[in-house]
Amino acid sequence: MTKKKKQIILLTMKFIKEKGFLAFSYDDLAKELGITKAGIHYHFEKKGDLGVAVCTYLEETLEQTYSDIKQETIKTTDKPLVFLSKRAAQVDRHAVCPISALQADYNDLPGTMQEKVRQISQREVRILTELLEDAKQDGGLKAMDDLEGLAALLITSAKGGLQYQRVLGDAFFSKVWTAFNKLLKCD
Amino acid sequence: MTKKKKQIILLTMKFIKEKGFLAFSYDDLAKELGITKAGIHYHFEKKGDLGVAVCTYLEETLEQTYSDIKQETIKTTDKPLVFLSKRAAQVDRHAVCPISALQADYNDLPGTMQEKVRQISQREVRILTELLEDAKQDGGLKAMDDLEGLAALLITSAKGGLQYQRVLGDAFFSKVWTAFNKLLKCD
DNA sequence: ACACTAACTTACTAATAGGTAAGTTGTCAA
DNA sequence: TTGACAACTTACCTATTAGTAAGTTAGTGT
Repeated sequence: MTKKKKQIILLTMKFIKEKGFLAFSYDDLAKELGITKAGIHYHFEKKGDLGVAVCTYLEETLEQTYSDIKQETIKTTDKPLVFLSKRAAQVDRHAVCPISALQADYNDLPGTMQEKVRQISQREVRILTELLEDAKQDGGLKAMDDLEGLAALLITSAKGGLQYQRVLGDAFFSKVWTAFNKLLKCD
Repeated sequence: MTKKKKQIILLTMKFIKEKGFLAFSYDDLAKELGITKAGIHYHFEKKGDLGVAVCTYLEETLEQTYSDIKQETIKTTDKPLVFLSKRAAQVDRHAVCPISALQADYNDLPGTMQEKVRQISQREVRILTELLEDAKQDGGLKAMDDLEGLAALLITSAKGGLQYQRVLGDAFFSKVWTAFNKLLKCD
């Protein structure tokens, strides 16, 4: 993977978070990188190829965040929320989670990308479920039994919350975050 | 409001839920209605005009659902979830909540639409908060105090859940829904 | 000095987007 | 019968989109 390719992927990530995959263009990339549109096509022949590369990058950062958090020396019961917080921190202001953005465009994505988006979506929920299971085993979450349901609740709310934040401001996401804390500390 | 105008608005709603506001075109509408693109422009000169009309329609259906639920003879403690259920029922399969779709395109929307989307988003949260307050006053939700936070949690999760449903299937949204029920019945 | 290659640029195509101006058609009232 | 208006159609414009083919340039190994 060349430096330029990585640079293009990172910039594409930025555009996906701000505008979505369908709404950004090769020309947007070209202008910001100071090269021509055809120069981008040289690195990623079709837009779908670039999209798949971005998905692969998203997979990698997800697994990276996961292995980081497993090694960290914090209380196991805190890890679920730290995971969500780390993930949310990767989203810039006035943007949304890139996975959410890809889900929004899902119906019009090339098949190869749909497959990847499905995998990542599923994997993220699975990871949070595992962290919740660890937390429970460690003595937390006494009242909770349906940890898959809890993981689904937290993930969907976090993603939805980031989307609302764009419209209603930072204060709104703070409310959601406070609710998360209260929800997980009812032991 | 002519019949044709309403017909266009309803079809636009369908496209927004399936593809988003930016991704559907006047040509899509024209083909489905059996008239030409210019025929749509006759009724809604700019795409933004059509967008505002759709937003107004969304406002009306939201208020309609609200006044319906206030009059219904069901337990006050059940009304928050019935509200969410009624709202979710208005979303077809493999589509998302139209408000979510407009939030996703928010940054590229004309200013007049942004204002409307902000208002509707805020109003929906407010309505759910009121229903939760009524439920608490009626004896439910004993453990809960931050009802604004709870409303934010439920709304964001419902919206996020519908988006995940598109990718991971109906079973996923069911998990979220089950979590809602457990969450509100801890009295 | 020479050939090869990576990383481009220039110049193009076909399709689609939103939007407009001018003309057409059917209906209804005076 | 005639005029007027609503609801269109035809024909166009400009901008933007993804994508391609062919040519250029800078560096690298021999």
